[in-house]
Amino acid sequence: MEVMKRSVMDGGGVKEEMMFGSNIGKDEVGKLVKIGSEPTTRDGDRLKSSSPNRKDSSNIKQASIVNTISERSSTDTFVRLPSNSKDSLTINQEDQLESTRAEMDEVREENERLKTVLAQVVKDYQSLKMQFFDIAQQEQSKKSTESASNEDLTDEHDLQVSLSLGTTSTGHKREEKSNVSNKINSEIQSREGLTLGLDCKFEGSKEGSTNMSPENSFEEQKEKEIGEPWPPSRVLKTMRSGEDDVSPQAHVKKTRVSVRARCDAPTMNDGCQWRKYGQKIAKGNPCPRAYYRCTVAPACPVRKQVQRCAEDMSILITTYEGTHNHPLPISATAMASTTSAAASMLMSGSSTSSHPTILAPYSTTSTASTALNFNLTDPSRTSRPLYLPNQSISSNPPHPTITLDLTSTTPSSMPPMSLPYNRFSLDNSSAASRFPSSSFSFSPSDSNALQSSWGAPNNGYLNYQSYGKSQLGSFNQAYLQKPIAATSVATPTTQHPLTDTIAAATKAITADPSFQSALAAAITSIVGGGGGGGGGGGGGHNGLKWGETLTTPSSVVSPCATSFLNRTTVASAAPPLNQQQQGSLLFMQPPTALPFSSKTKSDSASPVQNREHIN
DNA sequence: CGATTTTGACCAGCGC
DNA sequence: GCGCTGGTCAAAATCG
Repeated sequence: MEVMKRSVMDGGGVKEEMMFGSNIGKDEVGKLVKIGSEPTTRDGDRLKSSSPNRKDSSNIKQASIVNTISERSSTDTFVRLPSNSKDSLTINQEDQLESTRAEMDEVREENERLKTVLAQVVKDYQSLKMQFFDIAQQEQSKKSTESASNEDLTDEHDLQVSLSLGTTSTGHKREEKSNVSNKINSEIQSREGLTLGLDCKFEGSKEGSTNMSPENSFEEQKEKEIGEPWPPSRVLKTMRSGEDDVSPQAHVKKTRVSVRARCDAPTMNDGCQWRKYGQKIAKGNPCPRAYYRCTVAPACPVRKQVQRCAEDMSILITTYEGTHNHPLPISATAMASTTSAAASMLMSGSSTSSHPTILAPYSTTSTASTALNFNLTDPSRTSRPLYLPNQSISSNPPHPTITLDLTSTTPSSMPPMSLPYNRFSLDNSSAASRFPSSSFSFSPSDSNALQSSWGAPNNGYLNYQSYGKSQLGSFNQAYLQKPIAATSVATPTTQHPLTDTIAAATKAITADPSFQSALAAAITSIVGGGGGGGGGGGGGHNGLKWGETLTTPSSVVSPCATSFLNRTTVASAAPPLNQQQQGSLLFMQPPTALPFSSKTKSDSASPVQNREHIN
């Protein structure tokens, strides 16, 4: 108050008013100013002391009023009260007091309203949280009862995992498939809809969030926006059809999603049916790159490339491109949804930022957080990339590529069956790249966080979409379908290394029985689909029926493949997988040998006739 | 016979 | 313009 008085004395009111930022109207000021001059200061003092604990805006407002009054009283001299009229002064003071009190009441009421709104928000949040936990608990109990009656099935889960990692035994595959699949299907069908996807938040990208409608997948959206289908060259002319029929002038390439996984199998089985249409030796990688085309539907534009990582040949890099235009089997929705979500994440980010960086916001309510919330943010605020993907594939990529890394950082130090270090990370190593490659890194280091997050249906990072037989019209809706309030508790304001969040999510996945069932179904589909056998390396087919999962011929062993067989053997002898391991093996494929029999221009001098090796 | 893989050839994009 | 590289085609081979 001393300062205020001084400001009145020396005319510093203007400065103080600027500091406080008066927010009262000029009428108000004028009204107050006309009340009195010097007494105003005293009144201001009284006003302030009348509510000493108020630290909200009303205080500031009062201060502003007071200062404004002070300013006016120090500069405006036309208002003079009769110095000898004490009654008049008292009346004026009372008037001023009344008006100020009225204003305070107004502010107080506003404050109360805000408090009420806040309380309602908190209440809603708590309600949603409780609902979430209830659902989670129901699932847990339901699962426990089921598991009690299906211990054999649990054993089979382990067997499946072992099989998927490379054991050659296939004795119970079909049975397992039917058991687990039935179980999963019934469970899935009992739910309204299970989606598998990433709950992505694209900071600064309203498009990304608004375009996530089921009928309008992001990739489809992007495809329309971008204007170029997968086949960039001649196929563009010959294979164009339907949604791919777009203007050729657009040169922006489609998003690619690359999945790195420690996998002994030749390809990751994602539940889809693929047909190999080419193989090439790519520069910088001795292992050939195989090109697959989705054959579930004749005109499906989806392609995938499969290649071993040059640095670590146990890592399989599968790159997906395009959007399925047909229903997918449930077992295929996992990967499809994940890749779609990842692609959408990438594309949304690149649409708003030239070099999007994907961060995992630290959730202050991690136990209640039910999804991974990715944010594409300004790279200037981001930390370093968590992981740089294999440059042989995505260095300065011609396509915007996002990499889902499900491998371990220290494979050599880990047992063959150990939990892969799942990760996403962003590769912005090439600042000049038009389409920065992104990847994410998962780390299972945090064993407690988010354990419940994956427990509830519809809230987990990986949820299975319950596709009715006729509801499978578009798999595109599989992701981001449940951005319910409970999944949005992660606060994007406080950013945190993505590894923490995803690590917690990974833990949560593996700890959740319901997810394990879904996982078992996925693995079962993988294992079961692997029974196709048939078509050898030099041609022929694998004997798959329509809708069955494609597997590569088991009779083909390449030099690359043989290097994995030892690992496979070790893996098969490993103890049953724990939950984490199961969770990490979502995309594994049955143990079929690798068809790395590339015979391209570059290596045609030393062809590898794999069939001859086997036969 | 149909479905699939293999594989050499072809084409387009890109960098120098 | 040329060469390199990635991506695809399509004939041949193969298998159930």
